[in-house]
Amino acid sequence: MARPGGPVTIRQVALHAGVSRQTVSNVLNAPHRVDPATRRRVRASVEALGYRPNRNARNLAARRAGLIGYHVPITDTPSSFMDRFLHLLTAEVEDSGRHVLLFTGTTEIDAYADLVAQRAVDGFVLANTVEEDPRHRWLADHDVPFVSFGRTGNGEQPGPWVDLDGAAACHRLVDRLHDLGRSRIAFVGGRGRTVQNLERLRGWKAGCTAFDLPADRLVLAEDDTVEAGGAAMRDLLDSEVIPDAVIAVSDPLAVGVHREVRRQGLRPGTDVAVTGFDDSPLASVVDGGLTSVRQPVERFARTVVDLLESTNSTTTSAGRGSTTSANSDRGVLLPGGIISRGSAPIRLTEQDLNEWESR
Amino acid sequence: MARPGGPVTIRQVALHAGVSRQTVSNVLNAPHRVDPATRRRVRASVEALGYRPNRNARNLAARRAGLIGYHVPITDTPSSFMDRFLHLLTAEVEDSGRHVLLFTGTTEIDAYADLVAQRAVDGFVLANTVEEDPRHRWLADHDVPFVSFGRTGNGEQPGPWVDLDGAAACHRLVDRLHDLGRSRIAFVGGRGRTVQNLERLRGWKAGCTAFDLPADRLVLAEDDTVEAGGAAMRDLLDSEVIPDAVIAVSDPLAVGVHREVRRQGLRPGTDVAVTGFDDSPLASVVDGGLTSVRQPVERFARTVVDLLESTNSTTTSAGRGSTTSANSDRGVLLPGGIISRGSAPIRLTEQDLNEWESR
DNA sequence: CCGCCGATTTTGAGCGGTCAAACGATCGGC
DNA sequence: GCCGATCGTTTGACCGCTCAAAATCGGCGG
Repeated sequence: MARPGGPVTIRQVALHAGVSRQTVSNVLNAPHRVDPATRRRVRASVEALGYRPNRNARNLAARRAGLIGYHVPITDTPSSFMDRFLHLLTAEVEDSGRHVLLFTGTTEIDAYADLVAQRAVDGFVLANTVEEDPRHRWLADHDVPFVSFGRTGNGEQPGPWVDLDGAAACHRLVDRLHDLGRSRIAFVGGRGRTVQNLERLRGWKAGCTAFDLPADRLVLAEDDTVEAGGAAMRDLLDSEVIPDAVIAVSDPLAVGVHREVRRQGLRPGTDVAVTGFDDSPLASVVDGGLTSVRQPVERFARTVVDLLESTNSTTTSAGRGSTTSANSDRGVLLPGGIISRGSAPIRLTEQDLNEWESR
Repeated sequence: MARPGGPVTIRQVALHAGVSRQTVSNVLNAPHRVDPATRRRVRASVEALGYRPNRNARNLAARRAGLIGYHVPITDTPSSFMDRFLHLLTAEVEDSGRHVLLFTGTTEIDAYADLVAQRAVDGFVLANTVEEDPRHRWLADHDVPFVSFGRTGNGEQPGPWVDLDGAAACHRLVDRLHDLGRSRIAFVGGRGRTVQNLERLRGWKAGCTAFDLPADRLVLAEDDTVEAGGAAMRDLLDSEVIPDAVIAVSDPLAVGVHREVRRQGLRPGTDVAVTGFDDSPLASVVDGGLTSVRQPVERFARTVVDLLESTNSTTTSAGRGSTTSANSDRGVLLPGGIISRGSAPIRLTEQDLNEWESR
């Protein structure tokens, strides 16, 4: 079954079409330089022989890798959200003619250094950013193209990034819950000092302040689990005036809150509204459904790849890497969309919907 | 910051160490051919210059790709289980000196053909196998190394594979539930005719037969969701004698069943035992926890890579591919482990534990 | 002292492409 | 009718490494 004589090379195509190897190469990479008639003839030969250029050879000569590195964390608590992002990223990268290369390694920067030294990748997509993230600086200093999915807390974050506007999302949640007549809106945040956590907290506070609501019902959960959410809710129920709404920064936490609400004989969505984040599979397991903030993941993936493409301005030997190259360190902030379900029967405004649709 | 003069090449190392380029190459790829003293000297130079061989060049010369292809499905219902497998696979592949390359594409075989033609990968890891799966045959016919995670329903499945012994797992569940005194053990299966579904169904039936229990309480769920699980349970509750145990083939289905049990005012784990599969994050959202069959994912990943390594017997131009090459199409069946929680307080036997530990 | 051998090391020839410069037509302009 | 510009195509060199064959070098038996 396998094609006899092994894979077809560019020389065979050249022979078949009666031209030189370089002409074939030109037809593939710079068609405008080739006479239309020859072009057609070569294309026919390519077709007839089923020629596909050898990636390694092409990349070696062109000093590319055709690959984008992505670090997958080996963790006990995988995030379905990040995995979805990876799926979509794979598709987007593929559309740009390259592929995603996966790697692990606990000392992530070493892994980066290694891949770069081996010329194994053209660039990286960074995920799971934390507040003090050394990766961005390192990559920028070494003139390695990259795009960050998520912001760091570093004042001047090097390199382009894409992120959810978590503050705006939380602000809006407060807004809509206020529309429903809720006035004691609590917040269950994450303990980790990630930008994400800080931003969402900020948005909640801002929202409360905007409506003259007290912003004192605040618990930071130990970790991102259903149990921790339950524990957080018990804390909140300890006070004399219990909240009539709870914004949790994740679906697991929200599910925990939800469960605790029921355990106390209260009705979620009626007595206490509960909202989560990410619209994960978990959101459909609670009775009545969980209201959650959905992130525009497809858009994230697309934007990341777009930004990566436009980072190709780095001339190899020219720039001394002194000023971290001039690739205008752009940042893109995208809005989240509220998915309203039983746990918090929010009525979305026209504007909410438009913003989400136009994302 | 970036090393001036670009990346170090093998010639520079050779020069530095006072040997020829080939000697450096040998130190790296066949150390035994090099005099220990020279070896040390070269190694020192490699270290001093921070040399890392260029992957593209190496692969081009050696006719390898250093990459293993893995197809990620773009689906609306991602499986956290498959994603976990991918994470672990990444780590294992990395240990073998290669990397995972991700790709998508709905016409999967075309994608395979393309990657192979471009010499972009050395082989593939197949996942999400279905009953009539054309991929295995195609790859075998084209002498492309691959390992399948999951069996197909094709009588003689080409190529090596790894899979969970789902039949044994279900049989054992029946066994343990019987130990608990359950005698009306229902089965909520999947409608899709995957080997997985068929095997699990078979195991349940066999278990029931072995204990002289009726194997007639059977529902096949529409799809793999919580809702479908609930619907399935309602079906089961329609009969005059309701089941006292339900084995569901997935956690989402089990959660649906669990929820329905409560809605009917019954106590899960007491009135009706409920079990799921995969020990997914969902298993911890139900009150009391969900008893579930955990798959040995790490082991799967390791085995897959091991099998892939041992497929390197294919000589390039020699074999005509006539007899699908002689790589003894091995299959590896691994046992699952029952994780006992509130929804079905199973007591595991010594043997159960041993089997799982030794996995 | 010489030829032969095995262990080491080096050289030559690619792997399959791309880049850059050289080449041969064609062509309008003077 | 000769010349430089233009277009299209070809040639030479090389990307950075590995493979195979050739070259070098002691050491050893005769």
